[in-house]
Amino acid sequence: MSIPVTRSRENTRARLLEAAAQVFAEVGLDGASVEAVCERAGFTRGAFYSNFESKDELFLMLAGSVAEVRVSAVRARVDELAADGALVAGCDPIGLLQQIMELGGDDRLGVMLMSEIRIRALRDAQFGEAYLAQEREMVASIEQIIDDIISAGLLRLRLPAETAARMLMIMWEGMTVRGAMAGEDDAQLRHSGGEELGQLVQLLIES
Amino acid sequence: MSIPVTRSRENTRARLLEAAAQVFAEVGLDGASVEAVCERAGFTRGAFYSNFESKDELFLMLAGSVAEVRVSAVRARVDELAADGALVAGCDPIGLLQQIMELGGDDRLGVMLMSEIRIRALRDAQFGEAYLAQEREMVASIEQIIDDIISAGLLRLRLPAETAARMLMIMWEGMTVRGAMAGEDDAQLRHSGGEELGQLVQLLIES
DNA sequence: TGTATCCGATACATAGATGTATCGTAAGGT
DNA sequence: ACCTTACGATACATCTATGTATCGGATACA
Repeated sequence: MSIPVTRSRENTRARLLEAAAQVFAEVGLDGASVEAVCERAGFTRGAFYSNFESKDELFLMLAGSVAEVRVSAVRARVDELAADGALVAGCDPIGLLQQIMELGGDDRLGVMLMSEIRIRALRDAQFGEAYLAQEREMVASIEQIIDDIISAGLLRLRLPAETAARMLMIMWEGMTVRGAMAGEDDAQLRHSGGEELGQLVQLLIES
Repeated sequence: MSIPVTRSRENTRARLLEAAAQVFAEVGLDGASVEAVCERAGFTRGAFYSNFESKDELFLMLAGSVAEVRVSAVRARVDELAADGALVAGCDPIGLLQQIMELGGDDRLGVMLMSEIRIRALRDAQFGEAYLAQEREMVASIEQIIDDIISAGLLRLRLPAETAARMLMIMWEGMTVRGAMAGEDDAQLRHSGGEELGQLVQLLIES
């Protein structure tokens, strides 16, 4: 997050990407001028065009980076929980889920940026394919920990783990977006829809 | 949908609104120039500024109209089903749900327009409040028909009807968006996520 | 310390969008 | 049929964004 101020190419690119994430989240890709992004990063457009071809290229890199971060964060957390011996008898599956979901970059700006990425995926078929691929990876990670829990004999599901994982993803996204709309701050947002998500988990679990 | 070509104020406004719906869906609010909307409608900007204050005003009117249409379509359908005696023993609750959901303007452009409206609701608190209010109305309608089914003694839910209705809305939205991303055409989209939605209904129903 | 190189700032040319002011014309009333 | 009014087209001035070409200065290396 905090980026040094020395003068190196990589550093400049990182600061521009960070600024772009904020500005794109706030006003959208089309609403954001290259100038605005540069100003936020403390540069002029000279720096921008020296590092990126166009606003579109910057956006693609940003989206790729965001996808990578999300996927690997979830995957790391899942691995950690699995190795950590969190899957003991009497463990709290709802709590586990929430721990995983909380990594999704679920602050206000994160939600807005993901929404911007999502709408872009809706307009551009190729980009959409990448978006869906990234989501499949996240679903696979969630599915994996669900399977781990199941094979530990701690509970049974009423649905295939993959279906359950996808439902959880969709529900989680829907709840965070609505939370952000309702003006929840970042702290509230972090547990937004926890209620509903918990109830969904209850439904998924075979009593 | 088909709008006469006579020269009257109301007609002009309607054609501009219709064109705006298409263009906004395709390229987004910020990506759409007033010129592009006018061109699509077969007018010049003169007509536009004679009828609307700004692009923003046009968008607000459009969003309002869309909300109105969606809410009343769902409400009408629910009333119709209730009066129609569809709630008989052995009725198919999943089919009922799908019939209701299919009204949401779930063609490709409809999905994209709603996404545009949604992201706008995310950026503007006041607009977001209106968006959530509209959604609450739709949820209320769905909740009502669920309650009708329940009080007819046809089934029992494992959750409060309101929670169930909200889950269905969110899941339906998520599935149609993903369907549109995956390149499903309008016909496929109409049943998009029907599988998952059906499974969710199964979960909601007390066996 | 001197020098070559890299990187970001500045300046400029161009394109596109906006909003307004004016003009021409079609419709409606008498 | 004439006149008035209303509506949309055209033309124009302005503003903003973009991309490029050039310049200045900091950094790294000898």
